[in-house]
Amino acid sequence: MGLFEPDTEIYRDRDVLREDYQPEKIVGRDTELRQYISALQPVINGDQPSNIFLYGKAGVGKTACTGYLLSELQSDAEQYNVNITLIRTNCEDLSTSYQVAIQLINELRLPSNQVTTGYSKRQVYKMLWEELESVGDTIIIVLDEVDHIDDDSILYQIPHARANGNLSEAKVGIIGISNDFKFRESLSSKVQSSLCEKELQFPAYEADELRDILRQRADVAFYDGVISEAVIAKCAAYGAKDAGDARQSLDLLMETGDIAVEKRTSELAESHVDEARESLEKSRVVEGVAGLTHQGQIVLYALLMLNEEGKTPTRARDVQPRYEMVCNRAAVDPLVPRRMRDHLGELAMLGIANRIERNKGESGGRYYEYSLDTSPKLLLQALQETVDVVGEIETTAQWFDGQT
DNA sequence: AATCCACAGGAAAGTATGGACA
DNA sequence: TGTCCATACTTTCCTGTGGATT
Repeated sequence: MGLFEPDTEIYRDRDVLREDYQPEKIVGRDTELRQYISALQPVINGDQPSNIFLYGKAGVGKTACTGYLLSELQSDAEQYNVNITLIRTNCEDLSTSYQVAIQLINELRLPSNQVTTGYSKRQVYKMLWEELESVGDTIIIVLDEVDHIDDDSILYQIPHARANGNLSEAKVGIIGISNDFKFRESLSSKVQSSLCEKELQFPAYEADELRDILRQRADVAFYDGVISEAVIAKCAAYGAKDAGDARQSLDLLMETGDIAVEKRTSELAESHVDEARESLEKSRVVEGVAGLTHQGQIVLYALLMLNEEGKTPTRARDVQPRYEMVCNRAAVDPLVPRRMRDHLGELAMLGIANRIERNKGESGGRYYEYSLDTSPKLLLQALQETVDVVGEIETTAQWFDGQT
């Protein structure tokens, strides 16, 4: 036998399981689709589009439904001589209106004529209006994960551009998509009323809806007989468990498939699902740790040490000295407690750490207790894989080993 | 009911960094 | 080069909070 041999053929088309795959038919979102269609109705009439705000937890089909309906809309619009331009942007890495505006300009411009930061806000908006005007007609801007934008500015400016005389030809509608319903309340009331003209709420998927979705995709993705109902049910249960999240389920299904390929088996077993779960958990942690700042990693390491010593759950106050000690070893200036707490809070946000509120009233006050929510072994591994702290962590680790 | 603990977390200002432009 | 505009991260200062204690 040679070094190479072809993979066992289990995938007919693996890409069908990917997040960016656009299914031909949307499963389990009938009511939402109906509402969505009526919200988009003005577009086909050639009127000013309504601004639409979609919300619902991650992986409940907001993006998928949007993609599906907009491509339908675009092809239908041609029949009625309505000219539509679609711009889709994910705001995940865009934290300000300024960056969003630049992103939109670049979407409209040729690759040879892109803009970067450095211009004043005013200039950037001016460029944006010019680009939008030159496109003209109906323009629909999809802002996925709008809640990542920290200020209202662009969400106010675009809907009011006509009233403020910045646009005359272009009819612009915004579709905002958010995981976070609280985002809506955080908007100023004038933005709220314009951005949220039409609101659609996407509820979490039920377990049986998830099974239908997985089955639909699996039928295309895998050859017949490769995947059993039990495996589908298990993946669906994983997504349904806490969030009704189809993406989680699909990721798990794909990882399961990959593991089966690796093992050169011809069908997916339930044990593969368990392995896939571990593997996904690991990459979640590794990515989370890699995304931390240097200081965040040091805070995590301090918490990790305390955990190994059996001193967790612990409060920020008690993490501080340990954290300062690690900083000392690493020759890094320690942060002030207020800031250290922010980093602890961030670890909790990422699901790496866990925190519970305590309140002991007059003799103790209100505080959080932190503990690790992830396997320490995995965290240490992830910290060591992260290049920039490896040296420091090593020396501290050696020191730490010597202490116990 | 009033008090008070001890931190949570908001706000503003500061530091370091980097691109555009003249 | 220096100025202007922006961002990420931090420090400083502060008010808010929930429940045990009085």
